[in-house]
Amino acid sequence: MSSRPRYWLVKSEPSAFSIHDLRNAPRRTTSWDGVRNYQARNYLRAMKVGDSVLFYHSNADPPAVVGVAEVVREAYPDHTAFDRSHKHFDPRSRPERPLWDMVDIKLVRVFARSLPLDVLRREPELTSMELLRRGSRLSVQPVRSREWGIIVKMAEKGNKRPRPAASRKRSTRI
DNA sequence: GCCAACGTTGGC
DNA sequence: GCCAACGTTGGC
Repeated sequence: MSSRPRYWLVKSEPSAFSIHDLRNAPRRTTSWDGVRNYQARNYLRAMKVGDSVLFYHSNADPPAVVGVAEVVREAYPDHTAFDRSHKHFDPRSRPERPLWDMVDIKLVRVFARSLPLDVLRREPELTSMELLRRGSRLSVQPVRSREWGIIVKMAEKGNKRPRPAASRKRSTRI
């Protein structure tokens, strides 16, 4: 990557927080808290307002890229790390010296048809994508602009509605 | 539920 | 610094 990444992918287990939860959230916006991995945190810190984010459902059936969000607030301290009662509490992170950060993301769109992992794996142009790398577990990762373009194109293709019967009469079905 | 892959922890 | 033990992630 020659310039800084402008495209990202974040994972969420839909049972914890799905893209539909994001759609139903106030202002369709949420803080992306709970990241407790240094590499993922560093990627969060590299995000800029306006960057685009693929929303991925992990531990789902099927696991899939399900939509697009955008960064609306850049990294700031993840206060859930300060909260002893919180699941993601981390005593090493202090308000005066925060260890973990979060960003705010806002829903852009939910794909009418999501892109399952196995479909992405079948796309030769995506083989070097971080998400598809064997053993990849990063919950926040950069996406190359080329990969972004391919995925968005695939999503649009999937979203294409069948044409009205009249205009479809002559077309050959594949 | 299984388990491979990976990150973290801590003894030495 | 090494590395075994352990915990977590996440596809299957």
